[in-house]
Amino acid sequence: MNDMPEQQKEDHRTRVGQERRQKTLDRLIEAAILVFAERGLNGTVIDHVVSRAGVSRGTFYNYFDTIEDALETARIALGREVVLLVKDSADLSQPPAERIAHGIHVFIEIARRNTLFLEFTARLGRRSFSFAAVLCETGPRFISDGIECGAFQDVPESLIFDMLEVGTIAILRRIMAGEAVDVEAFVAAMLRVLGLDFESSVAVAKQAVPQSLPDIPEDSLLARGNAAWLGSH
Amino acid sequence: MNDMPEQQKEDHRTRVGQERRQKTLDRLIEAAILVFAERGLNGTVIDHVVSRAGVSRGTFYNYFDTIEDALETARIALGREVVLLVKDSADLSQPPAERIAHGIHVFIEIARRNTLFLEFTARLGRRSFSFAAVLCETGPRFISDGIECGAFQDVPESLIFDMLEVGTIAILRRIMAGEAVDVEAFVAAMLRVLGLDFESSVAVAKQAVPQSLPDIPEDSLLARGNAAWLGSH
Amino acid sequence: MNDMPEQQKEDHRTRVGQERRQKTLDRLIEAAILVFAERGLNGTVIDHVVSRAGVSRGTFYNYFDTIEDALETARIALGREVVLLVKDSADLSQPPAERIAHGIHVFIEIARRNTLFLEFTARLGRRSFSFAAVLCETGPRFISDGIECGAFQDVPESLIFDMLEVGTIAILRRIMAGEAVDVEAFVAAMLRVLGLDFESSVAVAKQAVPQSLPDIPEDSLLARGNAAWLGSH
Amino acid sequence: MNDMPEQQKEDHRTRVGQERRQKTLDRLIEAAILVFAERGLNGTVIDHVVSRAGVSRGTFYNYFDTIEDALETARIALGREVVLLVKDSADLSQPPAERIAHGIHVFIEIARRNTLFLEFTARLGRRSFSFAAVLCETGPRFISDGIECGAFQDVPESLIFDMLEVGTIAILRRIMAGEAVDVEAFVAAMLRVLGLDFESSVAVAKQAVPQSLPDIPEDSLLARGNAAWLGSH
DNA sequence: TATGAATGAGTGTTCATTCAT
DNA sequence: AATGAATGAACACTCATTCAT
Repeated sequence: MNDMPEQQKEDHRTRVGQERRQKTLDRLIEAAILVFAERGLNGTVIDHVVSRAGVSRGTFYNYFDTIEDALETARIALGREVVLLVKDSADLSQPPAERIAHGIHVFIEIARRNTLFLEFTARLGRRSFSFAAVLCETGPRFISDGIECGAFQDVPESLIFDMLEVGTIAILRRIMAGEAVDVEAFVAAMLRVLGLDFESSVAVAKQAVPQSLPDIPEDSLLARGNAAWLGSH
Repeated sequence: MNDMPEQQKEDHRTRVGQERRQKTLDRLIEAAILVFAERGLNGTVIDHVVSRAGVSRGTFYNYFDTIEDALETARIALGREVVLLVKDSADLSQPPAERIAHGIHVFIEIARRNTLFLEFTARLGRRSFSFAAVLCETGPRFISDGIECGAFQDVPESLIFDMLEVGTIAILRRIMAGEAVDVEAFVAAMLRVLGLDFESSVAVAKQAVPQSLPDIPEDSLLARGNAAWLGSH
Repeated sequence: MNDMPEQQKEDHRTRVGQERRQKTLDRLIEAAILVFAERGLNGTVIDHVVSRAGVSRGTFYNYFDTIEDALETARIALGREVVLLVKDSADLSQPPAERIAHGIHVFIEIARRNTLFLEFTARLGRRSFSFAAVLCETGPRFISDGIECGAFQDVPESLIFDMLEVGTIAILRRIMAGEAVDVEAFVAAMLRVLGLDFESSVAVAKQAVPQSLPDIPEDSLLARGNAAWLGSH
Repeated sequence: MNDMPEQQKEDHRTRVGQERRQKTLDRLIEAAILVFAERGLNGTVIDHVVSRAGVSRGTFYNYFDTIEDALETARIALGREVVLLVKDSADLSQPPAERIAHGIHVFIEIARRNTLFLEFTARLGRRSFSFAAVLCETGPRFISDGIECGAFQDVPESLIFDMLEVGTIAILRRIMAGEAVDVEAFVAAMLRVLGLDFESSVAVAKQAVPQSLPDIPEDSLLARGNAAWLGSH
C-alpha cells in the first residue's frame, strides 16, 4: 500500500506542512498590509484580514497572537523589502550628504510609485516606519560618522531622526492627497537641518535626484501587494 | 402670582436658557479636552466625557453630532487661548527670525508647564494643532513677508508649516515621555529650514530663549483644565 | 403645549425611568435564574439570558458587569425569597433539634415542589446556596446556642455546615434525577451529626415532617420562574 | 538486507506498535490527570493535555473521543491505584466501624500528602471519585454486612454513600484551601450517620488514626504525577 | 499511527447612537 | 433642553474537532 520508507515519508510530510504554513502566512501578511493601508489601525480589522486572505478567523490566531502582532509582522516584512531596495540603490562611494539626499529621494519615489506602500506608510505614520528606520539599518552610525568627518554639524541625532521621520511622512501624506510636492525642497531642508548651508543644500538635493529607481521583484510583497491594491481600488 | 409683563418674562426665559446652554457647553468642552488629553482619539470616549461633565449621554448629542465634532470644538477653543498667549508675548519690533524663534520657544515652554495642554497636543498630534496653526493666526503672511525681505530663503510655505507642525509635536512627545530635549537645537534647525546659516541659526535660537512666559488667566480653559488634570493624576 | 410644572415633569420622568429600569432588571434576573437552572454555569449563557428576557445584548451589560455578576444577583434574589419562606414557617418556641429538622424538611419540600428552584440549586451546587446559608440568616448563632444548651454535642461548626450543605444538595440531585429519597433518614442523619442518639434522631426527624408548606406569593421569583420553567419544559 | 522470516517480522512490528501505543496512552493519561488537577473540567484543556504529553492535537483524538472521555479514563486509572492502597492498609480482622474509620483516615491522609491527588479530587468533586467509590470496590456489601451484624443501624446505603462522598470532598477542599481541618470530627460524624452513639463515634474515630500510611510505588501514576506536579508548581 | 494546519461557531464584551419621556 | 434606558452591530479572541498528508 505504501512503499516509501518511514524516514522519507516523515520528511515529505514535514516539507509539505511547512510549505503550506509558509504559504498561509504569506497570504495573511499580504492581506494584513492591504487592510492596514486601507483602514489604518482602527475599524474592523481581523475580519477584513481573514476574508481578504481567504482563511478562517481561527487560522489568523494560529499565526498571530493579537492584531498588533499582525501589524508588527507586516510592518517588519514590508520594511525589510524597502530597506533592501534603498540599500541596493545606494552608492557607498559618495559623501554623506549626497548619500542621504539620494536615499530620501529614492524612498519617496518608491512610495510615490507604489500606492500600497504609500498608503501604508502615510496612514500608519510613525507606527509604520520611515526613512529613519531605513537609515539605521542601511548605515548604522551614518549620521554620527558624517558629523565626525565634518560633513554635518553637531546636531542631536534624535532631532535628525524625528525631523526625517515626520517630515517624510508629511510629504507622503501630501502626495497621497494628490498635491504637487516639491521633494527637492524637502531634501534640501533636511540637509540644512544637518548643517549644510542653503546653496549647498539646494545643489546637493538637486543633484541627488535619482536617474533610475531600483527594480521591485515581481514576487515581493511590494509588487504583489500593490497589484492587489490597484486591483481593488 | 407673577406680575412681570409677558415680554419681559420671555426675555428672561430666553436669557436664562441661553446662559444654561452655554454653561453646559463649557462643561462639555472642558471635559472633552481632559478626556482627549488622557486617552487620545481612541478608547471609550463619550462615556468618559459625559461622566466628567456631569451630564447625561443624551445631552452630549444635543451639542455635538459625533465625537470628532467634539474634538473639533475643543481643539478650536483651546487653540484660541494659546494663540492669544503667544501673540501677547510677541515683540513685533523684532526681525522675523528672532520672532519665530521666540514664538517656538514660548509655545513649547507653555506646553511644558501645562500638562493638560502638553498631553492634549502630543497625544492628538496634527489632529490637535501646533505652532504652525498659531503662526497662521498670529501673523498671516509672516513667512512670505520674511522671504520677501530676505530674512528667509524662498522655501515652500507648506513645507515650512509641515516641518514646524510635526517637528514641534515630536518635541512635545519626547517631553511627555520624560526625555531631556534640546529645544534650542530644534529652534535652530527650524531656522535653517527657513534658510539661515548654521551659526546664525544657533545664535538666534539661543538668544530667543524667553525670559518670562505669559500669564495664563485663571478662568481660562488652560488653567481650569490643567487644574482638573493635575487633580486627577 | 405642556402645562405641567417643571418639578412635576421631573418627578414623572424619574419615576417612569425607575419603573422601566426595575422592570427590565426583574426580567433579566428571572431569565438568568431560568438559564442557570437549565444549563448550569457552563454553555452559552448571555445569549440565552438576553433572548429569554427579550432584551438586547447591550442591555445586559447595563445591569451586570459580567455573567458571574448576573449569577450572583440572581442567587441573592432567589435566596432571599427562600430564606423568608423558611423563616416564616419556623416555630421559634421549639427546641433546636426540632427546629433544624423542621427547617431541613421545609427547605427540601419547597425545592421538591418548585422545579425551577430544584434545578437551580441542584445544578449549581454550593455555588447557588443551600440550607446552611438559610440557617445562618434565619438564626445566627443557632448552632452554637444549641451546643451551649446541651441540645447538640460540641461538633465543629464548619463541619456541620459542610455536611448540611453538601448533604442537602446530594438529596436534591437525587430528587431531580427522579429517585425516591428518604428525606427523614437524611434529617435523622444530620441530627446524629449534631450529636443526637439514633432513636432520638429518628423520632425527631419523623415528628418534624411539616404539616403544611408556606405559601409562595404569586408575584415572587419562585412562582413566576417556576411557571416559566414549567411552560418551557 | 533483512533476514527475518515474514511471520516473525509481522509479530515484531505488532509488538512494537502495541508498545508504542501503550506508551503514548500512558503519557496522555498522566498529562490529563495533571491538567485536570490544575484546571478542573473547565478552562482550555485539550491543548494543555497534548502539549504536556508532548503529542500532537490529532493524536489525542486517536485515543479519546472527547475531553470527558479522557477524564473518565484518567479517573479510572488513578482510582484503581488508590483503591489498592487503601485496601492494602485495611486490617480485615477489625470490626466494621473501626475499619471504615481507618479507611476514611487513610484516604484523607493519602490525599493530604499527595498534592496531585488532592487537587484532582478536590477540584473535580464527585466527577473524580472519593472514599465511597473506594469502599464499594474494596468491600462490596461492607455496609449492608455491618448493618446485618448490628454494628451499624439500618440507614439507606445511598444516603451513607452520599454523605461519605460529598463529606470527604468538602474536607479535601478545606485542606486544599490551607485550612486546619479536624479529620477526627468528620470521621466521628460519619460513624454517627451510620448509627454509632456520640461517645463511641468519637472514641473509634480517635483510635482509628493510622500509625503509618501505605507506600506509594515509585512508578505509579500517583508518584509520577505528584512529582510532575511538584516540579511545575 | 501521528501530525498539525485549518476550521468556524461560539463567547464575553464594548460603545456610538437613538428615542421616548 | 435634559435624561438615561435601550440598542445591536462590531470586536477581539477561543477551542473542540476535522482531515489531508
